Amino acid sequence: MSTSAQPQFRYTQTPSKVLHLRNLPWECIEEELIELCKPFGKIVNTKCNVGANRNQAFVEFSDLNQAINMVTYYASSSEPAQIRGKTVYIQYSNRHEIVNNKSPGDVPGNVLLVTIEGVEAGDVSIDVIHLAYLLTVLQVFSAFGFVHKIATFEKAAGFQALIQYSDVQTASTARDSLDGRSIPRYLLPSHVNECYLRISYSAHTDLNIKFQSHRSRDYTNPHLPVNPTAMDGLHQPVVGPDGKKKEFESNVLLASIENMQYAVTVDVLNTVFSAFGAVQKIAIFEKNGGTQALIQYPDIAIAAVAKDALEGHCIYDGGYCKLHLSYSRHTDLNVKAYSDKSRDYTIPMQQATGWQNPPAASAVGYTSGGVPQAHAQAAPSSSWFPTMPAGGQTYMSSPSSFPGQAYGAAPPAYAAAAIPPFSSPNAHPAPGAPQTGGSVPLHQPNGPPGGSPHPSQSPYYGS
DNA sequence: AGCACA
Repeated sequence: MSTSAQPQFRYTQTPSKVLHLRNLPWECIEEELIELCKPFGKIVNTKCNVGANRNQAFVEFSDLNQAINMVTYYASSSEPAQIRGKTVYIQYSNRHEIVNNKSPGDVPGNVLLVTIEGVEAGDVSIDVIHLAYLLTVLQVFSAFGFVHKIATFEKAAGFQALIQYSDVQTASTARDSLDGRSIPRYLLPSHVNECYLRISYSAHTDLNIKFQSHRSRDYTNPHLPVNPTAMDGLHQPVVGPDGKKKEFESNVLLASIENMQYAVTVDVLNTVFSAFGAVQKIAIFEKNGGTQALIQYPDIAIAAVAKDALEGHCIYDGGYCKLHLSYSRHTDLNVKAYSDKSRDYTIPMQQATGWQNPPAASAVGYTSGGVPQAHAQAAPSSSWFPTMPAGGQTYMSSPSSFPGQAYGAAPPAYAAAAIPPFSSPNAHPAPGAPQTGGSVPLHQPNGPPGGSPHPSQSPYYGS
């Protein structure tokens, strides 16, 4: 048989122990393929997420008759083959074995290679703030476990990032959940259109991050020097289009909280401000009869995004706890690691008391405060996975549960998490999913977001 | 909805 002969009509094709399946849901995983096919015989190999839409797959049976059984069964069955409710079309492959089952990018590792399609290298106007947004987008990856390092770069394939986790398990959970999803428009600069995440495994195991910069981060080493040149544009006074110098910028924000009808705790602030990037430290204090807080980020870019996005917004619906933000003159806060008025998240928590600081805190929505929802809202990674435990466990217990549908299962306190998650091209909004729009508080007053520390747990002060 | 990989 010549392999170059490409039969036009597949139904005339000669049987093969390899079957070609199409019209699969893109999320389809190997287990689901096996589930569907194993009643007909022994599966010796599979290849899923094939093709431009990643909706095709190959399954290889141990012998030809098993493949024939499956094809003939579904050819005459009144019940079509289905995965996740989608009818799966089955035919003989024009090859007789699956070769090279795994491409290098499919070999699991602890470092993910993320390509953001639609953000091209030709788009070199990828300026500092743009990159800051993309780093914000990448914060979602911390919802799956502690992200150790991020390096971003531009290649022909587009804007890419390497994201390092401690272990393969965490990385693969993140990959399985986010691969193929699109980044919501409101997270992106207006000139960027559709942006899909393509995620494969990198062969790297440990990234060598030399500086904290607008394009790289080492979260395991908060004291790593900031790249002087890369951050230049951020540290120096910025001249606006009108020629006027902008205000002094800092990685530490000063928040004044107005109309404080509800307690604003460290946890609440962490929940709200973590939507834009890893919060390093928080301190709450009283000044002139009002409550103020200092929130420290690793860099100015994230602080700038958070400041713009949150200024004038209310933590709680109804105009309560309105935030007014400015840059602090501090650059590194000296705070107690754990008190009711302060927190230092750069100190490893797991060594402490079991008190958890899940990156996935909880409901973060936005009070529009009379202003239409800005496009510049950040990625509240937290709110997308309301039921996910911290600590990197696999949360996808059911194959049909993915972030886009998580809202339906969310407890009422989280119902305000109305910021759409990364959307799947195939995902329909969850039934009963709350609608975005209107006034959505940043935080629910009686919600447990962030979880106050368990009373029985002793506070962490370091030692 | 129509054949991968390197």
